[in-house]
Amino acid sequence: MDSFNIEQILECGQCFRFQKVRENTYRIIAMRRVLYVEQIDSTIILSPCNEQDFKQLWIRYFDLDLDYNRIKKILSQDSVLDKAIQYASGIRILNQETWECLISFIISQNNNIPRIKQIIETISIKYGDCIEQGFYAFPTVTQLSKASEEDLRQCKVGFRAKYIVSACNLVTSGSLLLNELDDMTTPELRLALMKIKGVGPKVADCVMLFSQRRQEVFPTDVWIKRIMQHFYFEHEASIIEIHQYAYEYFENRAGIAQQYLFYYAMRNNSIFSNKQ
DNA sequence: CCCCAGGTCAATT
DNA sequence: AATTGACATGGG
Repeated sequence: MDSFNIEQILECGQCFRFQKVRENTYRIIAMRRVLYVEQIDSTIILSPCNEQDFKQLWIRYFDLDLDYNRIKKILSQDSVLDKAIQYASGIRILNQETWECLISFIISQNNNIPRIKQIIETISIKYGDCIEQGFYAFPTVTQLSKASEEDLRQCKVGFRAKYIVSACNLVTSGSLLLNELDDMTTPELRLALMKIKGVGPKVADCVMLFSQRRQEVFPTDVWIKRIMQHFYFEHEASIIEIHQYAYEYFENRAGIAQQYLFYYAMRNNSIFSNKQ
């Protein structure tokens, strides 16, 4: 399949519960399943996977009903994106579970990726269901709500413990209805998510892009800031300026552009060594 | 030891 | 409204 590279999809920073188990094969824990994805060139094998799971879970999860070739063609009119897209043409935006995505990106703040992955594993093992020998689903709202702030600190989340408690409280109390998120406009949703303590613009945008199909948002972290400044501004630019630029030039596909740029920036970080 | 890591909060100006 | 330090933890 074109526009599908499992390494790029998983390593472009949108999800955390995956591991390379051998050459050409990744193991993903998602949707309460353990899934192995083997890819050799354009041949992709999902296992274990029956037809029902494929239709009900993985088409949506891997965003298979979206035509990335068309989007890439449009975005490639920008010369920087053209380069980034050629570099990582197999990226797709996953449609992850919102609750897991929310907690994961709360944990991600001021943290590094190996440690984020580690913490999420610990939380899953401690509070989630065992779905297969040695593998655990990410805990449900109810399950995670049983963890106290102190319990969470035991999982090494540090100062983010109170943020996770806040998320649990808002969802449990009904102030944030996860089932009704689909019906909200993007600005409404952003505000609703930011009512959670520890959720600012960046985390909210990640949750919206990676679990709510809001492809118009442009999560702007230090990497994106760096690459945008380097290629489009040549000077210190504020988050606001960067957002305005992205929304103007990448339009309703800004989030997809962000993923190409993020991957490109991470894999070519020497270009951007002049940290601001 | 000091610095930093997918940011955000809260205090201060 | 904009700026600044603190925040847990672990690795370089």
